[in-house]
Amino acid sequence: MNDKANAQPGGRKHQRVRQADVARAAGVSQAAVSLVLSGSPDLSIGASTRQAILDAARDLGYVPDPIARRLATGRNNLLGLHTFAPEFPVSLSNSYYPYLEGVEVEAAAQGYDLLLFTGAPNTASRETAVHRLRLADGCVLVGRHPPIDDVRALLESGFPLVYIGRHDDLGEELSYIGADYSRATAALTDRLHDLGHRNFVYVQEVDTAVASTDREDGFEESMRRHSSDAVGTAPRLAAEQITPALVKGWIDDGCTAIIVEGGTETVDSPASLDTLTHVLGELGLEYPRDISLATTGSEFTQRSGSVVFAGFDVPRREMGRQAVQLLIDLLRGKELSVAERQRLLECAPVDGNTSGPARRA
Amino acid sequence: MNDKANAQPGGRKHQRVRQADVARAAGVSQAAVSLVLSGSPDLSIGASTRQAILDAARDLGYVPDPIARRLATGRNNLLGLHTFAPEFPVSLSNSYYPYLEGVEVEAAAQGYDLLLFTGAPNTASRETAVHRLRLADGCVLVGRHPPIDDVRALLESGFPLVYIGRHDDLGEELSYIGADYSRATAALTDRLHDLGHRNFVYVQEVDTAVASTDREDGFEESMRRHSSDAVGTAPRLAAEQITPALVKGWIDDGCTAIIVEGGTETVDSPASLDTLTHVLGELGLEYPRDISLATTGSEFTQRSGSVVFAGFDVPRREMGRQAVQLLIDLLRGKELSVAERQRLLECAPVDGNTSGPARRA
DNA sequence: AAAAACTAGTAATGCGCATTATCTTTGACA
DNA sequence: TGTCAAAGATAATGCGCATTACTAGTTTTT
Repeated sequence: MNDKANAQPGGRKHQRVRQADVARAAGVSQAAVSLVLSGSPDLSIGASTRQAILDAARDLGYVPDPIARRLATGRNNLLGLHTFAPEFPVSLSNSYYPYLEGVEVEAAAQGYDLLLFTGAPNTASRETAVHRLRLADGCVLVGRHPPIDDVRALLESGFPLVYIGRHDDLGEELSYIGADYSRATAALTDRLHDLGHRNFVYVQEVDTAVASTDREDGFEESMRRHSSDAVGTAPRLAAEQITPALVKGWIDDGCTAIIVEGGTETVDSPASLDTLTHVLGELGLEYPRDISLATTGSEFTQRSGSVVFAGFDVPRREMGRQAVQLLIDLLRGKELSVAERQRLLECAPVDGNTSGPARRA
Repeated sequence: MNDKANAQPGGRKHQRVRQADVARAAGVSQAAVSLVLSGSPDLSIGASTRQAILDAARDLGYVPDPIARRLATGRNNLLGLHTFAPEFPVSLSNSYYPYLEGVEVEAAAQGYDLLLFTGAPNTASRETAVHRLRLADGCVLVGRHPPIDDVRALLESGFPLVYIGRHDDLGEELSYIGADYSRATAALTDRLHDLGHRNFVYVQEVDTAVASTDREDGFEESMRRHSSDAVGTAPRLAAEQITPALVKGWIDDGCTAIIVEGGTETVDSPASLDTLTHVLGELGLEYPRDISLATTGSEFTQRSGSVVFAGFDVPRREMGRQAVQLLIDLLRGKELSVAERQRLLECAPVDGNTSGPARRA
């Protein structure tokens, strides 16, 4: 009864209804069908013919093939989003989430649909995974450690790409929307200096990335400006390395303000900050009374009570939005200067309630 | 200097490198390039030629076009996921999330990549949005209120589709993985009956959907079986309609157990249950002492303390997994009976600590 | 030495659609 | 009555790739 042979990719002959089928049913040419079903409505197809085509299409259950359409036109009004992660960042506590929100909102506002690419760089499909992005007209990328060669290949192939996060390693070709971590961290350090702090410890993630070294640069830069009356160190520490003994040592050495790298893209929970507050508790120290705390980013995990860490706000949503806007500009072939294609957004300072005047030595 | 005219879809002549370009550079035919770059490695292309092609491809920065590939082969190893929602359900509190997890895990395990389709049924792109799913080889759908005509059109066009959630309105053609809400709700009601409850109120969502009426059916069925000694009503109430006066009325009428519809797909927060517990507090009633509470689903919002609502567990992750497995079977043209293509999974009972023996009248 | 069997590669075709150039009618106007 | 233009529709082509059928050269077989 049923010709199951046709269900197979090999054996199928014309499983799905094509424009040609509609054309035959309506007694017209395939071109006419194409014009009526997807061309601008004012084209030269008579009313009766048009109706016949529409009827036939409805009766046969014609559904356009987006692949063929895309191949023919070169566009499909689809924007890609890829994170280079095996699974999609669907958790609220994941710091990617606000980017996604911004991208989603702006894409919708601009009339583009979104394609979220999952797919780990697993051994099997790694090489093809990145090329797959070309299913969309252009793509927004997020991720601390992208496979740079693949990204370069895509870029050189002329595929419109916008990175969320600064990425100068591919030169001026790669467009991005970043956050000015360096400036924000310097400003944060300056504010602590204004509060009287003269001895700092900046705790960094072990995992170095642009977002991480930018922050370090900002800290160092501030330290240099205040080199006449302030000192600071910037150790890279894993959460478990932050022991009471270590912290005690800092304080004994005169440290009055600790800054913790935070809000980094792949760190789901800022464990370092959690550990540090825990250690301070063990040492019987309260902040901001005994010591000032700050973090180079916004917090995602819910804090008990009303603790708001001093630091700055990474405008993630806005970065997502602007990334989409930039991508669309690229898609439309708009001429953009390098400054327009590589932007750093400012991070608003957050005073919080974890830092205060330096304890007198 | 730069030929910017070529950047435009109209003016561009050969922006990106094609197999034909590689072929010319290597002095071979396009077919040879195709065979080497994507054909099985044991095909009849000599080693030197093969190397020349590989070199040329690398030098020119060739990147395969997934669209053309897909058009030619009919497959691209991509599975779609669509929720009919304007934005993607990326929040943990959203009850779609576990489905996504299951789908993601299983797709990865089977070597398929995932394409998450965003795109609201907004007036502009609504009609084309659904067809866009055909970018993938097949698609998993989730959603309480799908645009049934579009889904039918897709289905009739032969596109492999698996719905998460029961959907009999399209007959036997639409495959699905559902949860046996009816049976689970009946069992839950039976358990309460076993505890001595004889007078029930089942609070339902105002928004009717299959997942909702299935639960109601289960409740009614249990009531019918116990019609000799038990009674119950099943009002559909919005959260704000649940007032102290109303609840007081139920209790005065002898109600000892309240079941609240929960875990429905689009309800981000089970507001009805929250409202109800709040109202009970206002009335000075404690559960399970004064009254038993249960819900027809699992909870997502974090509860204060260790309250675990009586009810049952919807195996969402497992549903996601099985949906993917089923979809892949369909893709491969496997012959499946209706029973295999339309499955209801059992929901494990959850005793919780919000229900107990009925208060004596 | 002729036929059979490989080997290495190419030409041709089609996937489903959009688009352009082209052809055929018909109507308007002088 | 003849000419030109507009309207209505079609044939042809290409998007980039995979795939099949086929050609030509080289061994192997008997």
